[in-house]
Amino acid sequence: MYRTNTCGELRIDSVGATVTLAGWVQRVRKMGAMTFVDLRDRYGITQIVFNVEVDSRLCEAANHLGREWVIQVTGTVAERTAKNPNLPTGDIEIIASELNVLNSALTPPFTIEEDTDGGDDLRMRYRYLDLRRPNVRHNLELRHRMAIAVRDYLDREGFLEIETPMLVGSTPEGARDFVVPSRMNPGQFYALPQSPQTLKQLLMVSGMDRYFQIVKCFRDEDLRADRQPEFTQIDCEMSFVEQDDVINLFEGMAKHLFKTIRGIEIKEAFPRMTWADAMKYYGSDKPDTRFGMTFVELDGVLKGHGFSVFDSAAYIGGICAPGCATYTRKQLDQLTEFVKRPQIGAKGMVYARVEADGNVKSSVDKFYTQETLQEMAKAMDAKPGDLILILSGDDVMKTRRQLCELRLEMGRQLGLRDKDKFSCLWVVDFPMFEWSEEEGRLMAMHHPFTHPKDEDIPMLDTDPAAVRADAYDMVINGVEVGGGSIRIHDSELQAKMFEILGFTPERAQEQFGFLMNAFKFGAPPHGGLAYGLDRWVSLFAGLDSIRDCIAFPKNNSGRDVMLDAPAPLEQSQLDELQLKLDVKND
RNA sequence: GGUGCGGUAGUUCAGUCGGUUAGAAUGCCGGCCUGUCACGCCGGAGGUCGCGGGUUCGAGUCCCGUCCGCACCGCCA
Repeated sequence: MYRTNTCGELRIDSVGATVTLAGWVQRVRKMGAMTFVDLRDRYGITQIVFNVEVDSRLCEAANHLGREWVIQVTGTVAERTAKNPNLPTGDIEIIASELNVLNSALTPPFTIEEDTDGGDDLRMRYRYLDLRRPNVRHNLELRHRMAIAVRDYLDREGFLEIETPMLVGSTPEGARDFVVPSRMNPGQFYALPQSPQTLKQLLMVSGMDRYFQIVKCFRDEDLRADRQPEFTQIDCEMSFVEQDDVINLFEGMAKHLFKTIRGIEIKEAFPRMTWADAMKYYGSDKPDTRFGMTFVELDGVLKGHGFSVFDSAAYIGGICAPGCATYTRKQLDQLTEFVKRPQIGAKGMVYARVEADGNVKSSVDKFYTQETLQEMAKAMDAKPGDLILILSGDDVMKTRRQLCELRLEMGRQLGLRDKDKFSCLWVVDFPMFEWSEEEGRLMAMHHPFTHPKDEDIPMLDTDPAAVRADAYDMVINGVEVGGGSIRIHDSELQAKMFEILGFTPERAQEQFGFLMNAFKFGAPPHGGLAYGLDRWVSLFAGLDSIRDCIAFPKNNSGRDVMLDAPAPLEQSQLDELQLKLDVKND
C-alpha cells in the first residue's frame, strides 16, 4: 500500500496516528538540525518534519531531496508548535520515521506554484507540469463538476446521451473541415464534425425525442483566446417544441449551473432582446449588459449644422459615460487613438462634457450652438459631470461596431466589467441570412437548417434578406455561451432554403439529400441548442482564455507544442493512403 | 492573408544617445542555521542577447529579411 491518506485530509483529530503519505516534494526547508518538507498531491499539502535527534540518517536523506521528487513518507501525526493558518492541514505535521524515494525528478523549467514564472509557450511544452499547479487543476475540477451538473439536469429532464460519429462527411457550408483520408477508399476523405447538427436532427426523426451529448467539435479556422480548433459543446435537441420551450428548458439549465457551481440563485427570467435592438443599442449581437451606456442615435440633433463630418454621415451615435467629465485632454486623446486603431478603424471621435452648471463644452463647439448641444445632452439623458462620446461614419453597421468597442473600453476603464457579476440575456429574432461579399450570395447566419419565422416565410420569395429566423443565442457578460434554433422539418422548405443559398437542386441533393429524404419519412417539429462548455467554464472561473480550462490545448498556430503536432507523415503512410503531396513553400 | 506587441542567464525581466567586463530577482549548486512554511545568512556556477544578412572603428541597441510566441482583424454556417 503506497499511502494511507492523501496530503490534504489530515486534521488535528488524527494526532497520534501512524500514517503513510505519498506525493511530490513541493519545497525543502533546511534549518540545520531539522528539515521541513512540504509534500503535495492533488488534494493538498502536508508538512513533514525530519529531526536529527529523532533520526540523523533520515534527516540527512531528506536534505538531499529535490523539487518534484516523488516520495513516500511514514510517520506520526503531531500537533504543530507553530501552526500555519494558510494551510487546511496547517494544524498538524508528520514526524517522519521512514522515507522512501519513489522517483527522482529533474528541476522543473518553471515553478509549480499558484503564480508560476513560466510563460505560455513553456507551460504548454511542459503541460503535465503546468497541470500540477493548483489553479490550472481547479479549472479542470470545475469543468468536471459542470459536466456532472449538466448530465444531472438533462437526465432529470428526460434527455438521452447518445454518441454520434467522429468520422462523417465533409459539408460545404460553414467552417473549414478537418479531413481524414480513408485507406480502404483511396482518394476519399472523412471529415471531423463541426457539430453533430444533422445527426441530432436525424435522431429526432428516429423518435429519440430528447437527445444530448457532451461532444468534441472541430473547425479548421484561426484560433483566438476563446477559440480552439477542437472544443466541447453541450449539444441538445428536442422534438415537438417551439422556441419558448427550448429557451425555457435551457434557461433552467443555466440557472441550475449558476446555483450548483457558483451558488448564485437567479429567480427572474432572463431578458430577451431582439437582434435588431442589440445592434441598435449595443452595436453587437452579444452585448455585455453588466453596464449601461447604451447607444443614442444623434442624426436628428446634430445633422445640418454645417459640420461636414456629421452632415455627410450615415450614422451618428453617442454614449454617455457617467461622471467622466473630469477626463483630461490626454485621456480623451488616448480614447481617440483607441478608436482609430486599425482593428477598430474609426476616423475620429467627438466628445462633449456636461459641466457643473449644465453647460455643454464640446470638441466641435464652433459648429453648434449651446442650444443644440443642450438638446443633444437631453437626448442622451446626460447629467452634469457626464462625458458624451460620439462616433460617426458612412456605414451604419461598421460605425455601431466601432462604438461598441469604445463602450466596452469605457466599461473596462470604469471597472464596470466585474468578473464576479453576471448579466444573462437571450438575443432572439436573428436575421435568417446575411450577405457575403466574398461569395457574392446570401449565407445562412445561423445554419441552413434554421426555421424562418412563420410570419416571415412569405418574404422568402420577395425579400429574403429581411426574413428573420427562429434562432436564439444566450449571452452572458458579452460572451456567446450558446445558441440554437427551431429547425426546418419539411423537405420542401429545406429544399427552398438551399435554393436561396445558391445550391442547385442536384448539389443540394448530393450534399444534404440524406436529411431531406429523412424529412419525408415523418420528421417531427424539432429544435435545440448547443452550449460551449469551454466558455461556460472560463466564465465561471474568470479566465481570459479557454486554454486554461482545457487539459492539452493548441497554441495560436493550432499546434500542440508538447506532442509536436501536426507533423509530416512517413512516406509509407502516404503510400498506403495513395496520397501525393504538393506542398507550396513560398 | 493582415495589424500590433514581444523574443537577453534554467525562469521572469531591466539594459539610457550605438561605446569598456551584458545586470536584477528568482531558481540551481556548496556552506551555516532546531520551529520554518516566499525561512534567513554567506559563497558559487550559469549568456550563440531567436536566427541570417547589412550599416558602423564599434550593434543586445539602428536597418532589411526570417522563424517563434501572444493579442486582434479577416475567417469562425
